[in-house]
Amino acid sequence: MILETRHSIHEILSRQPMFRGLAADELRDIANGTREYRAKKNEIIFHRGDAVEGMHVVVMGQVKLSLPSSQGAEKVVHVCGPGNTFGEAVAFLDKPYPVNAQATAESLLLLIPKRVLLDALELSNNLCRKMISSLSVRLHEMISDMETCLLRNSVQRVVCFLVQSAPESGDAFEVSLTASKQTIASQLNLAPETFSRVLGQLSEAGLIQVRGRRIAVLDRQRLIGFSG
Amino acid sequence: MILETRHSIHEILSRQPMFRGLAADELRDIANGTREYRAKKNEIIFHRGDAVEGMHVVVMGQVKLSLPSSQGAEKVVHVCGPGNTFGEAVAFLDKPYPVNAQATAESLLLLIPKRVLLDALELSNNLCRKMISSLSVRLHEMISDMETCLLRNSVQRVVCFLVQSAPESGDAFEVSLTASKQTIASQLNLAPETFSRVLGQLSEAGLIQVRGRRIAVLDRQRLIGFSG
DNA sequence: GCGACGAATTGATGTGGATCAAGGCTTTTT
DNA sequence: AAAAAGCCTTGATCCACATCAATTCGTCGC
Repeated sequence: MILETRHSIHEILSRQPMFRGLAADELRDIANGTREYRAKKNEIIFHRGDAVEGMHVVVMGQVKLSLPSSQGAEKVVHVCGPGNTFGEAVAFLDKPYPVNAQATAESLLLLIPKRVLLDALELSNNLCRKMISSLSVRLHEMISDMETCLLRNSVQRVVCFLVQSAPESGDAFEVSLTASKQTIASQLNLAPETFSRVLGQLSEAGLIQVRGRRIAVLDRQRLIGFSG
Repeated sequence: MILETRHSIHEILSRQPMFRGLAADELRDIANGTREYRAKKNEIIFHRGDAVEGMHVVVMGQVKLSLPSSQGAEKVVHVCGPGNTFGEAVAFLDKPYPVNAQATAESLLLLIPKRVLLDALELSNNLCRKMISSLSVRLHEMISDMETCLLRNSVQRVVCFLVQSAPESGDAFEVSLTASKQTIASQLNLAPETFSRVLGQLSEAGLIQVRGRRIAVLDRQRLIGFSG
């Protein structure tokens, strides 16, 4: 039974971007130390300030990372989907979690304890370079997020979001929102009301069509032009 | 002459946090590939969108990393002092620089080309782990910056900045600003006028004393209390 | 020490987006 | 199917901070 679980963790790990392509023996020690856990929708995984256990991998579901504010509000920093990891950066520092983590859907996750991760990195140069690359991507994303939040107005932020969520590269496309509008608004550092109003305004202008959580972008170029 | 320079580059590198403690032979290849350069005050080192050459190390002086906005304004993302590095994260991705880099003082820098850096990482697990740790620190700093900029008001941001700049851990201390007030204001995402006014307000309340670029914090606890 | 230019301050005014409030719509619960 | 609980939208109001404008201060070259 335990062997079964281990075996399956090994399987799952090997399919995650972070570990794909690693040799079986490199993975073995990690898989042995890894714990699988589940989180129900809205379940809190950890709070800002909690001691760091290790690196978390989202296998299925969705996890929201957010900064709590003094007045009970929160700013969503990142939304992690399948294949994404979180908590790794802070596992390398001797600091507690800087954000809250909460499942926004029924989720399946893996927890690779700090110690196991550090040991694995010491042995595998390959894994180290994957980690460097993953951290670099996150850093780049954060700069991009700062850019969106700090030097654009509300319309530009929403347009930016829509364009970045484009699945295809065509001039017309449809975006299905992967999170609630509140969550997206928070990521864009907008009040939910403002987000709603801006979407209304873009509809009004004939640039998009909102149907629940599906948004049809009719003309990418005109949309971009509208905000500049 | 060339040997002299190489030798000195090796010396300089070995004193940087990023490379301290590496074996001499691990450093040799890096030192051989590294170029030293100087930048005058206000000189632009690279623009957002330029092709990435490699990782830059500030040996002496100061470099400001900023995001340009459409209307010619800019948001300062980070200010690098001696021992800091920049451009490494983006060297691991196939993307151009996401920010502008400009010297804010006469500076001495090192440039480790992408290729040299990648080769060195492949050979040295030690260096890999230093890189991971450095990227993690940056990521953590960015979350902290987002927190400051996005979920605090102007007074809280300035108080936060003063407290974080504390050299000692006492209850009264003096902060010497390491950058112009405009630059600091931009880092805090405030207009220079607002920054000035907030400092005035804190002086008014008897919490700090501003004398040019030296700011005396009289009572850390009361200062923090004032903003909450 | 004088002139000049950029940095910083101070005052007056404007506005983008938050907040408060109320109602409609969806989804889950029973 | 009805009820409950969230989500989302729409409208009215407000305020924190930006912006514009005018001095003043500080520093550097000569």
